[in-house]
Amino acid sequence: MNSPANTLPLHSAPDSNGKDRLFAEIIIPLALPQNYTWGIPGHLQQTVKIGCRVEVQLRNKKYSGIIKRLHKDKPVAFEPREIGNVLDDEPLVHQQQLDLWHWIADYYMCSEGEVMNAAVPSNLKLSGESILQWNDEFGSDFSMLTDDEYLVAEALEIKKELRLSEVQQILDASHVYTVVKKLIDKKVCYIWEELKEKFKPKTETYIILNPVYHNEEKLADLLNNWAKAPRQLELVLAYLHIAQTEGEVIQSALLKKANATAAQLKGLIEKNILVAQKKTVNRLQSLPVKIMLDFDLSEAQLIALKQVNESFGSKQVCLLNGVTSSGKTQIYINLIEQFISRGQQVLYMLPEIALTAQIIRRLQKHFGGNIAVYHSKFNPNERVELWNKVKSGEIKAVLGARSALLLPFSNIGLIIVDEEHDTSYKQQEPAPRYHARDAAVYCASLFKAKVLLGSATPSVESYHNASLGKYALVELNERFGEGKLPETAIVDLKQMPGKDKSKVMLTPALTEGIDRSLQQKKQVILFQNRRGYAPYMVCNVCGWIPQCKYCDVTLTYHKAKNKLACHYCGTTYPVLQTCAACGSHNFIQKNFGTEKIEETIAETFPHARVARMDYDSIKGKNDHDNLIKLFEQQRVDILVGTQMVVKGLDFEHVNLVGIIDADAMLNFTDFRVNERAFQLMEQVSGRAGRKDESGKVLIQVSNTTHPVLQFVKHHDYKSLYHFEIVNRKNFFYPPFSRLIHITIRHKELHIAEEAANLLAHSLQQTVGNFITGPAEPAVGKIRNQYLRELLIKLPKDSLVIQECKMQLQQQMMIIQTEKRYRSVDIICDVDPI
DNA sequence: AGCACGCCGACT
DNA sequence: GTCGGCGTGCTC
Repeated sequence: MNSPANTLPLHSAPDSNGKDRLFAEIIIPLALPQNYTWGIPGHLQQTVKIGCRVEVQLRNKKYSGIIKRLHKDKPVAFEPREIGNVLDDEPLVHQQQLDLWHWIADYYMCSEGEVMNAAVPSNLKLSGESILQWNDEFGSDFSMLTDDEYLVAEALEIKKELRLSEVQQILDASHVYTVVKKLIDKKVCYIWEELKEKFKPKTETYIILNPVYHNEEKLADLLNNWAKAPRQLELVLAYLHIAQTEGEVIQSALLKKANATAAQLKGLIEKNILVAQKKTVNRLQSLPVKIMLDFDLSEAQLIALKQVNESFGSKQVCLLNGVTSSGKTQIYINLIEQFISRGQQVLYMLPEIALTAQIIRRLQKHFGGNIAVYHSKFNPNERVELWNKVKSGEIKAVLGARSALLLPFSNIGLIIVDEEHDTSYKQQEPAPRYHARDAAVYCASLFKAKVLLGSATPSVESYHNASLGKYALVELNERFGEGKLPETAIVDLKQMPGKDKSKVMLTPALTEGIDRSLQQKKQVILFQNRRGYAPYMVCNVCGWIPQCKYCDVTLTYHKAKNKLACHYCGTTYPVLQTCAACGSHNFIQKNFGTEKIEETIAETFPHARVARMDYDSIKGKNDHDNLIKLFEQQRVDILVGTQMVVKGLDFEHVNLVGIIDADAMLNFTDFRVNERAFQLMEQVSGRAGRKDESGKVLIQVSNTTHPVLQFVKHHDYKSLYHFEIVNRKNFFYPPFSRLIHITIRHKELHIAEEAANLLAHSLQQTVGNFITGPAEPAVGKIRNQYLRELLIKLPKDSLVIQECKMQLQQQMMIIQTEKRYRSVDIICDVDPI
C-alpha cells in the first residue's frame, strides 16, 4: 500500500529506464510456454541470487518463482513487471538442479515450471490467497447491489476482511468471480493478495529446572520443605528422574510419566521452580550418524565390486547384471560407504513398490542417520526438512523412489538405479513425463558423478548401451550363499492323461506341491498372467468368439462383476446369451484367469486361506500394501495373482511358486512381450527359496518345444537373453535418443492410420524419423496434451510447421467428433541429428 | 494453474 | 431467446 513508488516521481531518475536495470528470468511452477521476465527494483539488486525464490505477480495472482538467470537485456516487446520480494537469503536449489530441470523440460517436452512443480515440496511453493478488504468510504448504501453482492457486502462490513474461500462459502462457489469483480467495480472493497509461507518448523516444549536449584542444598531445601501440593512434588521428582536418565525433558513425556495434568505443571512454572522452553525439533527420525558394515562379500561379489570400481575410471555408467539373489544390495552398500567416506552424496533409487520396510531397515542398520528415505508417503513438512538437509549436505545418502532424483543434492558422487528395467521409473501421468533412470544419467553428468544400473533382467536399452560400450557391463552370475537356487521343474501337460489339456489347471505335481507346502506351514504363490475368470468365450455351435467392437480383442469374462470386458480399452459388455453369428445359446468358457484359479484353489484346498492380487482385486493403493502385509504375516497361505505378485517383497515363508500357464506368456510374435515374459519368469523364480532352504518353481506348459521354454528347461537363462538381444539390435528402440509417443485414435482403424501417416509425414519433414504402429491404450486427453506440447515445442515461424500445424488441427477435429477410437501410435525421434 | 472469451446444445 | 458446458488462448 505504501509502496516506495509513492515517494518517487514516476519518471524521475533519467536512467530508471536505462541500461543498468536488472532483469530476471523466472521459473513459475506452471505450464507456461516459456519462462517470463521480471524486473528487479533497485533496492533488491544486492539481495537477488540465482536459485532464490522471489514473489512475483502474474495476471492477478501472486506466485513464488525461482530465479533462473539474471541479465540486463530489457525485453523489447513488453514492459516487464517488477518482482515483489526476495524470499530466500540462500538459493533454494543449486545451479545443477536448474540445469537438470532445463534438460528434463527440453527432453520430455514440458515447461521448466512443471519440473519445478514436481521437484519442490509443496510447502516451498507459496501461492497467493486473495483477500477482500472492506472500503470504509463506501458507507452503507447497499441499494444498488444485487442479492449475491449484498450478501458478500454485508459480511464484509462486519468482518472487514474476507478470504476468497469464505466468499465461496457465502455464495454457491460457482459465480464468485463475477460477484467479486462487481463489488470491486462498485468500490465496496479492495482486493489484496497475500503470500504465505506454509512450512512451519515443529516445536516441542521442553521443561528445565530453574538454575537456582542446581545447587544441591537449595534443591534439598526445596524437596524437604514441601508442605502442600503433593502432586506437584511428584511432578518435580518425575522431572528429576527423567532429567537424570535422559538428559532432556519434554513436557509431554513428563506429564505422561508423572500422570499429571498441564494445570499442575503450570502451577510449578508459576512458582518459578520449573521453566518451559519452546525449541524447534526435527521431524525426521534421527539415528546415530555412523557407518557399520558387518558382513563380508563373497569372492564373486568382491570381483564384481572391483570391476565396477575399475569401470568408473573410464566410464560414467556401469550396468550391473546380477542374477536374482546374487547379493547386489551388499555391493551397493559397499559402494555407498565408499562414496560417503569420500565426502560425497549418494542416491539409491528403487521403484516405489520395492521401497519396503525391509530394505529401509537394512540400510539404516548400516548407515544410521547418514541415510534418509524419500517416498510419496512423506508429508509436506517432512519433505521440506529433508530438502534442506540434502541441500546443505548434512544428509549423505538418500534412499528413494523416482522423485528423489529431483532433490537438491550439492555434491552427489554416485547414483544407484536398482531394478533398472522397471517401467515405473518412467513417469506417465502428469508432466514432467521423465524417465528417472535416463534423467539420472544426465544428472550424474552434471556432477561428474557415476551411475550404477542394477538388474537381474536389464532393459533392452541399457543392455544395448552396454554392448555398444557406452556403459560398462559387470556380471554377477553366482547366487550368494549356498543352497538357495530354487529347483525349477517343467510340467509338460502333453504327458498328462485325458483328452482336453486346456482344461487342466492344476497338475498332480502342483497339487502335491501345494499340499506339501501347506503341511509344512509354508506359503505358495501362483502366477497366471491373465486376469478375470475366462479369457474368452466361444460359441459351442459355430465357434464365434465375442470381441470388443473397438479393439478386435477377445472379451474376458469376469465372474464377480458378471460382465464381459475388453482388457485393451476397458469397455464392459453384458454377458452374451445369444451368439451373434448363429443365434444359438451355447457358449463355453475357454482358458482360465486368476479369478477362476482362486475359486478352484479355494475348492481344492478348503482349509487354506487364499487371496488374489490383480488389477481387479486391488482398488486403492492401500489394498496392495494391506494384502502384502497379510501375506507377510502368514495370514494368507496361497496368493494367486498376475504380474503384481512379482513386484514387491521377498516373502520369507514362500517355498513354492507355480507358473500355471507359462505358454500364455510366450505365444506372442512381438518380441517385447516375450522378453517381458522371460523377465517375469526370472522374477517369479526368484521368489522361491531366497532364504536358507531352496524353494521350488513349477512351470506348467503344454508346448515344451517353444524356444523360450527350451532354455528355461536347461536353466540357461542368460544365453537366451543374449540371443534375443542380438536379434533386436536393429529394431527401432535403442538408436533413437528422444522418443515421443502420439496416439491417434479413431473409430475406424483406417482413418486413424491415415491420420497417423499424415501426421508422421509432417513430422518427418520437421523432426526426423518416425514409426507408426498399433498403440497402447491411452486416454484421449493425454493424446491431446501430447499434440499440444508438440505444437508448442516446434519452432513457430517455420513454414513447414504452419503446414504441419494445420494438418494436426484438422486431424484433431476429426478425432474429436468420435467418441470411441481405434488407435495408432506414432513414435518419433525428435532429435534431428 | 486460473481466468476470459467464444462457440453450440438444453431449457426457465 | 439465454444459461452454461467445454475448447482455446494468454499470462512477463
